[in-house]
Amino acid sequence: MARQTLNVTALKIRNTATEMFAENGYDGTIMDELMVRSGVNKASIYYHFQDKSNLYEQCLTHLFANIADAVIEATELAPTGALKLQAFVQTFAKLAHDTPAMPAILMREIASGGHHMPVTARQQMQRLLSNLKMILNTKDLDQPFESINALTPHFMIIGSLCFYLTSQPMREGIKTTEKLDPTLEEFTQQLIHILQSGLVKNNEGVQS
Amino acid sequence: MARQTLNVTALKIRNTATEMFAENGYDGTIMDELMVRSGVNKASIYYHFQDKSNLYEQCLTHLFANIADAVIEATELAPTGALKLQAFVQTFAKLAHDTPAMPAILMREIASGGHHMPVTARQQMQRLLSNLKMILNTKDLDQPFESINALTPHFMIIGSLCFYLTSQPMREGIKTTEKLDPTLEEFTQQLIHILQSGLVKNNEGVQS
Amino acid sequence: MARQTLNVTALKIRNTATEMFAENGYDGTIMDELMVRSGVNKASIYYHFQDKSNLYEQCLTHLFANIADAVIEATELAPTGALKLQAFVQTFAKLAHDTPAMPAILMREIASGGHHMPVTARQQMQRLLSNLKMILNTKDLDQPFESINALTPHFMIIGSLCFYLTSQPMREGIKTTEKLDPTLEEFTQQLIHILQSGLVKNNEGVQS
Amino acid sequence: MARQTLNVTALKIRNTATEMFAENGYDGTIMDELMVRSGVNKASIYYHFQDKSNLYEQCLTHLFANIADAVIEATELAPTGALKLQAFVQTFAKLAHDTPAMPAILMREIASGGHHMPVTARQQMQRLLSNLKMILNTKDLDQPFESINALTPHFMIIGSLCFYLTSQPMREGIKTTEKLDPTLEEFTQQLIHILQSGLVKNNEGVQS
DNA sequence: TATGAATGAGAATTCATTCAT
DNA sequence: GATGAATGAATTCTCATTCAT
Repeated sequence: MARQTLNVTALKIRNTATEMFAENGYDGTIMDELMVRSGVNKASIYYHFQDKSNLYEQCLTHLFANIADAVIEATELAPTGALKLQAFVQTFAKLAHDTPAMPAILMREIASGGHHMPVTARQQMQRLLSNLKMILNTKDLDQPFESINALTPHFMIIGSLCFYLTSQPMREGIKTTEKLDPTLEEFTQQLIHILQSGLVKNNEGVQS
Repeated sequence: MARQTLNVTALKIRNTATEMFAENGYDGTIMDELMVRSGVNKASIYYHFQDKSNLYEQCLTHLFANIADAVIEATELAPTGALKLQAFVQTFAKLAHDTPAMPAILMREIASGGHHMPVTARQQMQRLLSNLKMILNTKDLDQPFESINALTPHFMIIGSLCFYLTSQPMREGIKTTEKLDPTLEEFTQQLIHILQSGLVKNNEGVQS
Repeated sequence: MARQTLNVTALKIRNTATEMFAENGYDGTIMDELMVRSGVNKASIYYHFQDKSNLYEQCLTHLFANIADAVIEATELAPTGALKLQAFVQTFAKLAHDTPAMPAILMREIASGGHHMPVTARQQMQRLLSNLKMILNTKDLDQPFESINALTPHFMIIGSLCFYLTSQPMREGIKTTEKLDPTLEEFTQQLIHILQSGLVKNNEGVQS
Repeated sequence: MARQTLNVTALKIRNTATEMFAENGYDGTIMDELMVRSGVNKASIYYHFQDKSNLYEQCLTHLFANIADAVIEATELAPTGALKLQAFVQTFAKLAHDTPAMPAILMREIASGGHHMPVTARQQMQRLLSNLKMILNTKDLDQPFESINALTPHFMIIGSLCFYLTSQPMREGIKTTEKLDPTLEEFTQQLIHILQSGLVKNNEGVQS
């Protein structure tokens, strides 16, 4: 668990690289550009990170390091199942918003079969799913969730938030005068609302 | 709208290229490999598609060509709002499943800001969103949806389905003995169920 | 056995590369220089030879291709053991002289443990040794060779000729006015003479 | 002639470097690896040896330092020409065997024209040759050598021994069950025997 | 149209060497 | 003397694209 401490140069490299990998993907990220953008000599990059693929791995590992911890911690603090669900969504939303590289890289990685994802990163996503499972199994009197496979709400949360956040710059390009897109807060509220409605037992919702 | 008819060679190229773009992204797709995998001489590829970026555009254009049409058509056939919503989800799910390159490329494109998406492809997604908006505004007596920004359910549908479908190979790698992952049908059913519950007016769902 | 026919470009590359490998060794040979000296575009080199190490292998394979055949053929034409030995030395001397890259590369390769020698090249040397063994076992009435391990004369021939030929430029740098170095013919004659004297049975030579 | 005394670190560096130069040649030897294999910090290597080419020179100078002295001394102790020749071969064989880097580097250097050999190292080889010349001119009554250019026997000795010794690891890879390769002692005996037979005046050997 | 060969502009990586401490 | 970090100049190799037939 001992996180190795990187010196200033290595940190600058990793941060810039993470941004670039998010923007352009692995193959679209050019080491020369990384050198320019990070202001670090190219040989130094190799000194600290051996090669591009290792650098990528380090970036992902760090990027996904604390996600599950943060989300799980937040859900544990919430008293009821409904509030746990809410905490789950809100915490993930906040993390994804504060670290926009994360949803972008996650989407690319999932799209390519996760072949380049370090195990640690994959485990984080697994732990998130397990956590959601547990929440949905909460037998609270007031918020007994439907017996549903957790994967569905899991992807509804992760998927919709990733799409919402990463598509933001794209949507801003097409500024329509009419009803504006929801803010992240609004989006999150609506997401939570729909999920809670749909996941509550004895829900009077429509049967398809 | 006149769809140019491609000959056998061009078709082989475009199909293989689409697969490869989905697997490896634009930058990760190498023309030499395309030549090998498609069994078509490299110079021929250039003869038929000018250059890589044009080939990419052609692939995307074709990939996203009928999506909105198909979904809209299906929703129009459904009599009630709830069934329209259901048709929306099921049609998109079917299309994405039958053309697995589509969700993969969509995710990559969104993640990178959609810079390389041809306008036509973007329009398809716009039309899908508009269609969903319309559905949610349906003033049916029996299925009056909440006044909610359509973007949220839109991304819940598209996002969760894309994540579910593209992550399938990855999840199969981590075969857990316990409760299996839902099939696409199950996933779709649950997705629809949650959405309908959450989007129905006067829903007694929990307030956050 | 089918020798692939290289086109003009590939031949130019291989010939120049062989020269350069002989002069500077594997690591001392720079692909950019090869491109300049051969007048061939760098990418073409890679097109024809994949990478440096494969190019090296091709050079060696070709360089050592016919050596054993030529030597063996020459020895077979000679009627007596003594003349076979003479043919062995003279043919190898001629080959090494006409293809100066061969002794140079052979020396480097042996010095580094032959790790980079393609099997075919090694086999040629093996065949040469076997051939010499056979010659030394000749039971001619007039030239019955001593029962001696063939490796010794083998290396006396190969080793001395390689040293003589590759050191020629070096020795010419130190032009001494006194007795000139022997020509290749003289060197070969003396080599043959010493060997024959030393290898003849019932030789009245000095016991050590 | 004052040999500077190296401290432990410098010795470790030079010994490791000599090994590596023998194994991989000048260009194939990488300073980073030297640092790892010698366990000495890279900057320290430069502190002690200025740069790679100087380090190489130091290695060669030391490697070839006492060769001629040792051989000459041994030959001077031998009373007759035949025994001097024997001493020459045996001493060189012992030196080359005890310092396997020497024959390897010698072969590489000769193969590349000796461009990187420090003068002192070249002089050693010159002195060896001169010494052999002198031996062959010995006018002993009992061992009058043929008037032959000394270069031939010189290279027969140096060349065959270098080839024999450096090819040992390679030959061991091809363990044949039949007649084993001669040991160094056997090889040396046979070498001496052939040379003496071939170099004795009035030798009744075969005329070619 | 089809194809083997050619090519220039990159892009990843290496390596000897130096610097600051 | 020793050491981790930094650096510039190579060096190997790749890749989209074009050419000649």
